[in-house]
Amino acid sequence: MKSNQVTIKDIGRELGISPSTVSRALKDHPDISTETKKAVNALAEKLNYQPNIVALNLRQQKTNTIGVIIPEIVHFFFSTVISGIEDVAYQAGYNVILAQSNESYQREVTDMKALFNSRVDGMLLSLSRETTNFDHIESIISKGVPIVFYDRMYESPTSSKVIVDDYAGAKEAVLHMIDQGCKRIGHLMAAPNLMISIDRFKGYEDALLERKMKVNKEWVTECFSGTFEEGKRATKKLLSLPNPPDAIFANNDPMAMGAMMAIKEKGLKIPQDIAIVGFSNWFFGEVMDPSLTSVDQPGYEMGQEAARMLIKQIEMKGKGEPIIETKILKTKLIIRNSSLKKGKEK
Amino acid sequence: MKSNQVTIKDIGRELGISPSTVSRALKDHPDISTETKKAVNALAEKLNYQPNIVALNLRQQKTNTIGVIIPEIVHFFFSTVISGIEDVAYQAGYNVILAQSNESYQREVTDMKALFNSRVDGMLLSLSRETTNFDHIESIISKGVPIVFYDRMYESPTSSKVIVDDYAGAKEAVLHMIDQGCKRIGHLMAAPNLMISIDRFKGYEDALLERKMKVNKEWVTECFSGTFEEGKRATKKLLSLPNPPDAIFANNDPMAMGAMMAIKEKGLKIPQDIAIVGFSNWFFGEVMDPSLTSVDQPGYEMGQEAARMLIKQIEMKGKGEPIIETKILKTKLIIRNSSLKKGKEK
DNA sequence: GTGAAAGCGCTAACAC
DNA sequence: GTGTTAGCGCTTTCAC
Repeated sequence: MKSNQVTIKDIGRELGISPSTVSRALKDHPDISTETKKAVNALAEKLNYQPNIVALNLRQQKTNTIGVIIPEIVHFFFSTVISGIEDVAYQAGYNVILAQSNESYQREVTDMKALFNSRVDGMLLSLSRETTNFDHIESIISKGVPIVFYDRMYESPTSSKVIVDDYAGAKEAVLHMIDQGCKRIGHLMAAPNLMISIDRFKGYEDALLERKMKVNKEWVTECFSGTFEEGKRATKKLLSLPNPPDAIFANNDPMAMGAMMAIKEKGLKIPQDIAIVGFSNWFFGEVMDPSLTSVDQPGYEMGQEAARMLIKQIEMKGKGEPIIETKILKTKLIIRNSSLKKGKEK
Repeated sequence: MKSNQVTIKDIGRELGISPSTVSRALKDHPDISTETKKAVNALAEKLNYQPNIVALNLRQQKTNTIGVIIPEIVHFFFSTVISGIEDVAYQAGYNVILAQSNESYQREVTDMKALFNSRVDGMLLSLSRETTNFDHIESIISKGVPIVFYDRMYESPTSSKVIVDDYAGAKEAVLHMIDQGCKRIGHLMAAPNLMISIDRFKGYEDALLERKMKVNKEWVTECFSGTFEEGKRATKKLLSLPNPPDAIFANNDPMAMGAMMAIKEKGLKIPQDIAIVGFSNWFFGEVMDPSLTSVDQPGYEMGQEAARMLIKQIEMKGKGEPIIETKILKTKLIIRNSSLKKGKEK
């Protein structure tokens, strides 16, 4: 990388002008004569001059780079988020440095420090599952680096956030199930200490109440790990009840999948015998089975929105008070099985 | 970011010593007295000093950053690759700048230029689908930036590459199908101008030949876009033949999915009536249906391997000839349906 | 054992 | 219209 570097100095020397003139010519400064500009641009082109952004960054105290900490790259939802971030960042002329916390608190701390040391202009952060201490975050904020949280946030009054409206999404889904004729709707709940589990459960509950149906505790299972296996096991349990549900609302897609397996193994038909709706993203639903209606999480939009907010904050810096926003994105109910109703009416 | 920056100068001033001494103390230089070191480290700790990597990068003409160009982030295979890259880079102390070409040639060119301008130490590149001209790549290589190709490569004698052994993976899969009793194996081929399609087709063909079966052209369909819909349509066509196949080897997972749908819609059973094996990655197979045996593509390993090779090249730079390697990763046949054989035996 | 000085590549205030 | 100078934060020779 050393050898073949062309710098403005080289251009200046060759043209018998000073580096600053070259610099100005390159950025079309009004002071510079047309001939000089032409000569400089021609030579720059010829030598294939590429500006050294590192030097620029140091000079301007700005890197045009945003750091993204993601709990797990290999996850459909998160990968859509990254994609949204990347697209917005690209358009705005920002680089994206990606760091994967792998759901580890320690790694999150290290990553944030590394990103700060690289002097990113701002960070997008989704907390690792382990994170319960927030000093590292406060520390970064106190250094004046804007942070925008996405999906998994920390209640900081000084940061913007983008989250999904889990409550509304769950409620909409369950209302839909009821309106399609489901009478006994069970719920596969995930870890009850996570906000998202609680919000989704509340949405489920409120949908039932709104339609004057009562919540049957027996039909609500708490699945800590939220995995395929747990969904399957829990569903089997539900199905073996004396008065089993005729529909299941699953907290996430692995569990919805597990439920499907359990149901199929029992020889029951979806959705005629049992309907399933899962909180998910389009991917699983698309792939799994057309019998799965699902609640789509807007990952791509979340990434875009978070990146937009962050860049706005970065570019507002020094120009007035920072704007703290909280954006709650709506989920979208994707109805894939038109026969759900028919199945329920018979 | 300006205001709260603590620099070695600040530490020096406060301690009444020069910046250079601080610098040395911080990196435990043998010349520096123990007391000075102690004082410096204590103050650095207290002020929460974080070295400015940007300055370091400029000074050392090295950024400890690798640039990754990925055709499409929201793609299971590629996201596993990114994850592998990230993990290796992290361990080696490198940052990862991510750029998404979105399968666009123009964007690939722009991205590579931007990465070069950011003075990444090396790049990992998987070509966009559109890319047929390679000048931009040669240009970067000529500037002395090492490039390692992953998955989709350009035949450059000066770059390392990591690819998947599509041929062997396909052959293994089809041999397995034959050995499980399939007699008439069809193939959903993807765009016949892509290397991967051809290699997989060859694997399919050679497996048949090796078992002294003949290749029936009627059973091989060329699906240009390789989508779900195309797989479905092609399978329908195959099934309506007077002598339809009793098994299908699909070039990729969306098509395998499409095939499954078509088969199910016909009221046929998988794998009893028709077996399916798809070239894929574990994800789709895991999610879709336990009846799908699939050829797993080692994306994570590919990412790891590519990052390792690149970092090795970066760190070897100037110390002897660069080592050009080509690594061909084996796929793994994931057999999920033990009843495939039984189904065929009856 | 420590300091002074130079320089990585670039820009911008200040000359003239 | 162009050159000179200083400096972003850091490391590293060369003095002493």
